[in-house]
Amino acid sequence: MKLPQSFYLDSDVVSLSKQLLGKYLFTSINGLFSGGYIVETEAYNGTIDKASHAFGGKRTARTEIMYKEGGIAYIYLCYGIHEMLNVVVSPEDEPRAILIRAIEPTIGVDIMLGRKNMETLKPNITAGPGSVAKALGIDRKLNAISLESDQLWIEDRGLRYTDDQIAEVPRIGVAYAQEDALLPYRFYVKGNKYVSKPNK
DNA sequence: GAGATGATTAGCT
DNA sequence: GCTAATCATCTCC
Repeated sequence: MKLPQSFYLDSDVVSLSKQLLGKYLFTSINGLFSGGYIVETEAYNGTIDKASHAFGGKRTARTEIMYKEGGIAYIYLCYGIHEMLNVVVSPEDEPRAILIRAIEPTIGVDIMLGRKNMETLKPNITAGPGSVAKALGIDRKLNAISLESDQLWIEDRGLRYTDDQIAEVPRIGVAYAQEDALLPYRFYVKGNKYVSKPNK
């Protein structure tokens, strides 16, 4: 059951970030099928969020993706090394996105191990946005791809978390965003060992 | 066309 | 805890 595009058209990026926890993210790259469910997300709230690439209505060749209609992937290279997977949400011309920071792998674990040159399953295999993208075989060739495509998609398998299972804390790695760095836009499943920073 | 920099991670101390 | 790695993109000249 892939999520319909209508799911992504909501403007409430905070609400959507929480709803994505427990959803299943899959990739099928070069015939290799792998994925798991999402346990950590971060919201990027459009033009008023200093941590967002689209802050102040900035529009460039790269950020153009975020202004599109929700339901596609925004994949971005950071620090020259790490690729990150974002989910574009909101109607067209509202540049909001959700960063997928961590998943719990359920399918194709050995494929992910191979992609990360690891021998045994350790929690850090998909902890952190760079790790998630690498483990799933995601790279910038998939930028702007539909989340209902055959290579990358998100499913609802009925897993739900209640508010008291979800932690809301400040984001990571966005200190340059000044006061907006303190906004509680990071969400994760309490106690899940695949979350990228220690649980509280 | 050149220079600065980041939505991070891994590895060493 | 601290720091190096490493390059696409943005910003100015």
